[in-house]
Amino acid sequence: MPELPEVEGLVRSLKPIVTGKTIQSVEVSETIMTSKANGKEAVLKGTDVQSFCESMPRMTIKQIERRSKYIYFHVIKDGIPYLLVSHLGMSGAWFYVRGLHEIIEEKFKRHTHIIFYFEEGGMLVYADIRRFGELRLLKKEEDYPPLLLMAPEPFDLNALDHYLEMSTLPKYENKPIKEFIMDGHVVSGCGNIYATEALFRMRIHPNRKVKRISKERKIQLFHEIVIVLLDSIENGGSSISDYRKINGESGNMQNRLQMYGKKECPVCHAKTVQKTIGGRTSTYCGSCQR
DNA sequence: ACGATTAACCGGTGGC
DNA sequence: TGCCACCGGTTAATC
Repeated sequence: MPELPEVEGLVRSLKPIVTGKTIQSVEVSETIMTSKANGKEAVLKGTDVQSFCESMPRMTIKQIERRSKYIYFHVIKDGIPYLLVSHLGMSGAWFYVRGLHEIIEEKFKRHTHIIFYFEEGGMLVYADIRRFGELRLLKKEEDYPPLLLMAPEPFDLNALDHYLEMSTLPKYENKPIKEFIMDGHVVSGCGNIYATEALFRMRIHPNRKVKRISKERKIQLFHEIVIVLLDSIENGGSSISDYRKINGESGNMQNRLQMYGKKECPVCHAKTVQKTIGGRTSTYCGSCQR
């Protein structure tokens, strides 16, 4: 599953390749067309296939940025700016290739859903096995309000204060800390993998209630989240199940994880505990984490 | 009015 | 081999 570091890596590698390129045409898979025809919001959100395909040609990509786990493609057509927003969901991936045969892994190739053909040659391909991802064309960010409610970027100066403020709200103070830090309105881009790692590094039990953690420890935990995210960015992200880089390669962070997906605690060697917290599978050490 | 729960979007994976 | 429950990031709708 792509989380913040994986999306960051993707944006960094896409940037030099597709910035300045102009979309010539769009191709949408039969699967998506059928779903959309049946009234579903599969991948292409807030639009029908036809108007999307008519809108995209002549769009020039001016800039690409990551915002939380979203990719923002800033595009322009006829002097008018638009924002193409992409979220990879559980299993989305972007590939830049000259032809589909360059996508090696069958399970991605089989689930190719959107292809942007560039005037300059080459194509930007969106593949998504489970189709939980989304693509949304906006005039501006404000046109899709949930984007405005996202927590600040974790590396922004105000991110810590925002998180501390949220932690004292009635809505959050009785929640398990893991659910709290994985909430995109609290911390941007911290999914299951990195929440699990940060909590383990802090030796905090994922089920501990937010209000039962001192301000000092909450601050330390936030720093630990930032550290593990940065460490992962440096190491090319975690390739667990369906994440791939745009050249199809895997990242390396999965080899540096201490708790996520582990059977045994690396510190005390006790068997790890697997339990659902806040609706998500959680792994932790029942004796080291309190 | 707010918070909590549920449904929606899906197919790979693993257990039996 | 075959079936089927399970899993999950995020929002929208409903309770």
